[in-house]
Amino acid sequence: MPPPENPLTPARILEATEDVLRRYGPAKATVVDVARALGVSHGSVYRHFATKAALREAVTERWLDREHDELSAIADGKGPAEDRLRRWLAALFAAKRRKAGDDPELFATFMELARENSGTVARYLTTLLKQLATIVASGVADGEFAARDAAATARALWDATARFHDPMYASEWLAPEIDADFAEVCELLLRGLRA
Amino acid sequence: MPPPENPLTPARILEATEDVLRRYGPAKATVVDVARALGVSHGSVYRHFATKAALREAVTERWLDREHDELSAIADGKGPAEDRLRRWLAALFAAKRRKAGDDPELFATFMELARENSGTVARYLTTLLKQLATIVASGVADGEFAARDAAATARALWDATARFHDPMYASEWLAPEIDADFAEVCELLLRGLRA
DNA sequence: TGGCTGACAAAGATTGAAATCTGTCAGCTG
DNA sequence: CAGCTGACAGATTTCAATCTTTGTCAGCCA
Repeated sequence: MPPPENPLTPARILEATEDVLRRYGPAKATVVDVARALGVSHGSVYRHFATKAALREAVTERWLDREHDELSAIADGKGPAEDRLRRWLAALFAAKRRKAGDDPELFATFMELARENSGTVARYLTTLLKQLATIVASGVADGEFAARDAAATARALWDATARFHDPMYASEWLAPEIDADFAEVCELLLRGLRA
Repeated sequence: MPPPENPLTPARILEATEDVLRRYGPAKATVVDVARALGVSHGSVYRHFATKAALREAVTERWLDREHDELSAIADGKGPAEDRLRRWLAALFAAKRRKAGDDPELFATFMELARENSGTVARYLTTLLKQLATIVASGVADGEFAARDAAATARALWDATARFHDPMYASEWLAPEIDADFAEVCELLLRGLRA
């Protein structure tokens, strides 16, 4: 028997769960698989996560947290709001597209988890909307943008760019005209935003 | 035997197919059901439609054609382009929402057919984009709008309002804040469009 | 004693044999 | 002879029997 890999922690379980999800996909990954990967019985996994759903939700949360860190740097950065907004939207689109393109199976796995855990996704959405609202508000403060309500405007920007960040549309992100379409939408929105 | 209901025509078959789809849903509706509804053998149906897929595609086309007629009146109407654009987008959203709300099952059936017949849907999309481009172009001609390329701008307007017309989002159309969200996106886009 | 095991019941997924459906066509019928 | 029928082969779907998975818990062991 291999030396017991130290105490069983939630972190180690999450790591193993991600591995198992990568290997088998969301449909075939079982709690027994996770336990086997860790060299313990599946009963032990239930000591740390009450249900399989809770385990998958925790994985989803980790995944989304990693994603939003990339963007907060831009939102909180310096320079003209228009620049930051442009870069933020482009970075969001680029990150999603990269993930969808690099490993489509893993991305499909993630989409499946996201569908299951709409609550967690909603919380993540709130975080991103706050970042957008921060940029808009700073633009308004500088006199660059005209917007009554930064939060409502952030929401409008989010909705209007759905085709370029909603995973539902991932299959369209390979089309050659997608970059032109994205540029056109951005331009229209930024024109609408300027004071 | 009931009197043979006149000659068997494509139109009568389509009518019967819609009935059967309404009754049984897209998963259970069979060619034999359609034939039974018409009082003929299923072989006769194949005399008019080469395959079941072709039959369903013809139904899809009819469905979409009815939908786009409602809108072309607005696009080709008179008055300021901004007004027409606003009304066109609102009418599109209202029509979709009404259909999705009135008979969710029938709407789901339609969505299923639309998924199967992406080619037909793409042709319908082209028609709608042309209507949008017409409005934009007339606005540019009148000096109301500033847009380099009416077709590209039409596409941008379409993409930016996806959340309010893409059936994928139908479940969100019941939320109370959806009208405010729609108004906000419209406003932003129209501001961006004005000369 | 605290953490882990593994047998277990209930829920859910898989499988393959039987039933149904699609698409064809030789021939019937008015 | 034009239009329809119905038997048929192959493809697809259904359904019930079987197997797997989830979640619990009494008891083991370090």
